[in-house]
Amino acid sequence: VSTDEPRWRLLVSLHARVENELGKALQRRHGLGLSEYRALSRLADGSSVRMQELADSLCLNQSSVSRLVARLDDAGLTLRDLCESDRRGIYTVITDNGRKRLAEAQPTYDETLSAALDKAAADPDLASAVSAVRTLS
Amino acid sequence: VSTDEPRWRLLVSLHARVENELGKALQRRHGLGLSEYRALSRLADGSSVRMQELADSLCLNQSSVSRLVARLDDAGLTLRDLCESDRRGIYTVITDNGRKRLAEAQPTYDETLSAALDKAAADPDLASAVSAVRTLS
DNA sequence: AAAGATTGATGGATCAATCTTT
DNA sequence: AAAGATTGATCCATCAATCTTT
Repeated sequence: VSTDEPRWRLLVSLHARVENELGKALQRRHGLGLSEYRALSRLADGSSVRMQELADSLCLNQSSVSRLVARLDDAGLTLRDLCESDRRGIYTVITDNGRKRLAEAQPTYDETLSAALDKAAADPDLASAVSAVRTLS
Repeated sequence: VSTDEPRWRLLVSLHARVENELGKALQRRHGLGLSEYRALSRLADGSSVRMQELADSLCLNQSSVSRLVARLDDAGLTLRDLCESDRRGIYTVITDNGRKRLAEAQPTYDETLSAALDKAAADPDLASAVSAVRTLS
């Protein structure tokens, strides 16, 4: 029986390299962590988002998101908003400042991503994985 | 200009879900972290491996690998071996015990991986990413 | 009891600084 | 000085436990 292991290994390797570069570029040039950037990005296109929704979007658990949003709140990039209809829930809303930071960081993200994929594509081991990603639906 | 972002997002999501399941299964059933498993796996098929080589294989930095190997050493799964020709270098060698733990964990890894990919393939958003991985070179 | 969220304790990865050998 | 490796401090994610609301 053949396993998925060798192919998965390629993907993990590609993921690590690219995410590493993305994280460093965002941190260095904008003082934003990768999860923070992605949270802002998610918040920017759904009006208001619940903690649990954000967790699903980012593939983090409740606890991680709670702390992530606390960091964003402290930085003034988001606000917590009580949910009237179900007072267990809490909405997180992006602030103007948050949108501004996101807009500043977005070109860095996109350019770093493309450059990192280009670089990976130059590695013979990873070239096929890169083109598989780039031809996704 | 089109960006790689939407496709990369799919891949990140797939990666997070699958790695999560792999990590939990290994931890719960074998008391091994994902990086520990992969380090053993790498060590099992190159006779002896230097710290820096291991770092490259695992996409971790020197510091992380140093601590990772310290954990494996403490658990008796590897040994450190001085490098005669260049005494800056240190070889890590897998022990019999390490091979045994690896052999025990391997079926869990492979089965969990395939099951996680199957599960992801059932999600319409991720189906195409799963088949892209599975048809890699 | 179950769902949504937060908090204390812990694990693992990283950075910056350090040490040894080349 | 540069390369290989280790160590202290810090960051981020997770687990388990807790609190509130349904």
